[in-house]
Amino acid sequence: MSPGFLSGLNEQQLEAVTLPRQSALVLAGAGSGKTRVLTTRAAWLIHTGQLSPMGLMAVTFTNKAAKEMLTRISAMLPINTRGMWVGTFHGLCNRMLRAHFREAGLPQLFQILDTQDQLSVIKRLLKSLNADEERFPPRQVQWFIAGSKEEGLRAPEVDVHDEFTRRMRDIYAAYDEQCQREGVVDFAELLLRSYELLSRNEALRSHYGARFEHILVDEFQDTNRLQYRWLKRFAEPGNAIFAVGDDDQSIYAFRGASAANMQDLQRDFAVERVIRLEQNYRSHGHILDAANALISHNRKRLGKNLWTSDAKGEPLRVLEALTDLDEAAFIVDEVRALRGDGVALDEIAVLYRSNAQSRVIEHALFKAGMPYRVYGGLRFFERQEIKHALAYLRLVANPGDDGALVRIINFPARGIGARSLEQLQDAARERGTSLWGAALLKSEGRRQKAEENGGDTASPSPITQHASPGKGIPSFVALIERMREATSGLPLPETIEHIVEASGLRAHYRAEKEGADRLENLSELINAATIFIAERDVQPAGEAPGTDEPDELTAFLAHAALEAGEHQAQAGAEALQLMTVHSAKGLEFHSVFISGLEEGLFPHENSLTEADGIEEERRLMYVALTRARRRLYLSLAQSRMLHGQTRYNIASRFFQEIPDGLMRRISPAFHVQSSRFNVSGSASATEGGGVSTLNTEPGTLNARNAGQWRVGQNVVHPTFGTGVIVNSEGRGPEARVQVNFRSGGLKWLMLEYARLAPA
DNA sequence: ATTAGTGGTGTTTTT
DNA sequence: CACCACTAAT
Repeated sequence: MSPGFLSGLNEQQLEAVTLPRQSALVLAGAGSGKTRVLTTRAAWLIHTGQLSPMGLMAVTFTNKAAKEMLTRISAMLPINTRGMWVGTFHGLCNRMLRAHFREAGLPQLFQILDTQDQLSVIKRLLKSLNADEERFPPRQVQWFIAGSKEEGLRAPEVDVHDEFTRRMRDIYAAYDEQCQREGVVDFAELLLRSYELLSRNEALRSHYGARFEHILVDEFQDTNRLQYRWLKRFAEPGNAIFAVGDDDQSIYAFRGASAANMQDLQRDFAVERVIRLEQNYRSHGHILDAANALISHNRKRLGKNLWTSDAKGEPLRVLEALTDLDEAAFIVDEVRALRGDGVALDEIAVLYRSNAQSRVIEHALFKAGMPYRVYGGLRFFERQEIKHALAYLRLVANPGDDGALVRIINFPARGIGARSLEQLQDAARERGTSLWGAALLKSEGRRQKAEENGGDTASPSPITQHASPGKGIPSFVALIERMREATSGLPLPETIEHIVEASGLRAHYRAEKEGADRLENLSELINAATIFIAERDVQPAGEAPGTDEPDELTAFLAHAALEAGEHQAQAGAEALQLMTVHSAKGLEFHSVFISGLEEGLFPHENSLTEADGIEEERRLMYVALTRARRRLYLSLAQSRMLHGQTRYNIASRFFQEIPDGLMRRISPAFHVQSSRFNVSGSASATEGGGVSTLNTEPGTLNARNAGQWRVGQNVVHPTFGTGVIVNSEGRGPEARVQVNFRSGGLKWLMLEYARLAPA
């Protein structure tokens, strides 16, 4: 008797789900039921008694995916998911390091640095090393360190072929020392530390090797080398890795993901069966045809062709707007129409290549009063008021956390400036203590001196005396000590409440003109803590015996660093979904807008100089296309405000890689003329929205525009090829236009002689 | 010691 | 445009 959850699977899916215990690679195209196969596999293994929940590890990349998997497994099986290890690589490594902090050489309460925190640690370090920030840009140092760790390399193992790399390596070494001193751990360190722990400690390795008989990996194409080696540590003979991935959706090469892991897996784990899931259950035919056509332009592929038994559906809708403002207005209009047709708002997504693009769209949505939700961008736990509150918590939990101390020692302002901090840092270095240790000494010295002087408090000016509660390092030390005392034993939400109040953060933001949102976020933080505790109590971690459970506060701080994005304002309400293409991976919607399809933006200009950069951008576009079930919009703007100035872009090359027959050009229902768009030379720019600059539709639409030129227009030159007019000057026979050619760059051309034609 | 103002610079994508 | 680091003025 096969369990009910197997019904409805197709032949390949069923084969994958019911594979005997052996390692396998499943190449799962977009929308081919990948998550279903993964979760059903887990349920099947447990249901048939081949595996106890304790023996299962399932790794994903996003917390969203992990949560989804847990939900779906428990929907299929009435079992307690306690004991299963389901989570992100980072989450699972954190779990392991918490359980074995001593063996890993970490303090019990080690804190996790997010990207921002890491950058400020690096800046602090560079200053103390007297390193020139010009020659060693903090961001580059960060990149170097993260990159090295993701290769599994500690500083001494980094290859040094020149002076610069040698210095970078030394900075890396000093950075690791500093983190160790302060008891903090960055993202890559979680993985590397956990990997080293398993490599060094044979008892632990064999414990986990014996435990995890089945390891399921989602989005395997996104694993980096270190993650792959980490997985290999569990490769006890007889254990099986079940990896699901799609090389066409590999979009994280920039952070070290390596599709070569797919080949290595087959070799290292003696994979006998590579199962392909090629039937797509998500999208209508035209959408799939477009995606297939696009991705076929990539050379480096394992090869696979998605098909569907669904109808062809509608053609893709293409909209070219004059400006980014018009594009946004058009999207709002179209969304309104979709909603009128009964499509729920949260079934519609607007995707863009980079976060900065959301502002214009948000603005238009706000003006239209349409509810929306932005994923990514400034996440809840990355907001400054939240960071400040968390820093107080961190310092209370871990006095050695210099980063936290630096962040809050003078926020809200209590008269401790750069100079005092510098002295503190010198004192700390001299005595080999943390900044907190130095502050403690200093304030005690001060206290003693005050007593010796017979309590002469050097009458401070009456104004400053009542303006702020306390000044200087001693009062800061006293403040933190009071907090530590007052909050010990308190439940987490009350601890946060106390800290927000006692630190003066609340008073500070109440006094600030624009502080209302921040106050609200601080309340939301307390809320988030309440929810976090409640969820944790429902599903405790259930560790192996003899391990320590982290306390509430530490767990919450880890949660804040690892799941920065999960807590958004206005979650839950039906709202239009705004996100980058990257964060859309794994999701699907009834209707999808892909905006900003312009050369330089999507594909991003930076990708052009990277090895295989264009192929990654194309995969990204492939991911974007395959998010849509029924309707797909592709939009672009002829001009766009970027970095404070207007840029004129030509249509993305991806338009040329999708067959014309699949796309239909549409015009906005009404015409928006943005004030920012300045027509030079001619007044004809108001003509319809239909001036073609898309190369997919050869010049026919332009007959009525012949002989008239305007900035932003796409043109063709017999020798220079296609380009866009970016500037003009003079009139009559003198008139010249400046054209930005796709290949060849900027050129001034005399209109009278240049054989320029509209594109 | 702090702040306000200026000028220079950089900017993809994320756990 | 937005963020930073630095300078000049309080």
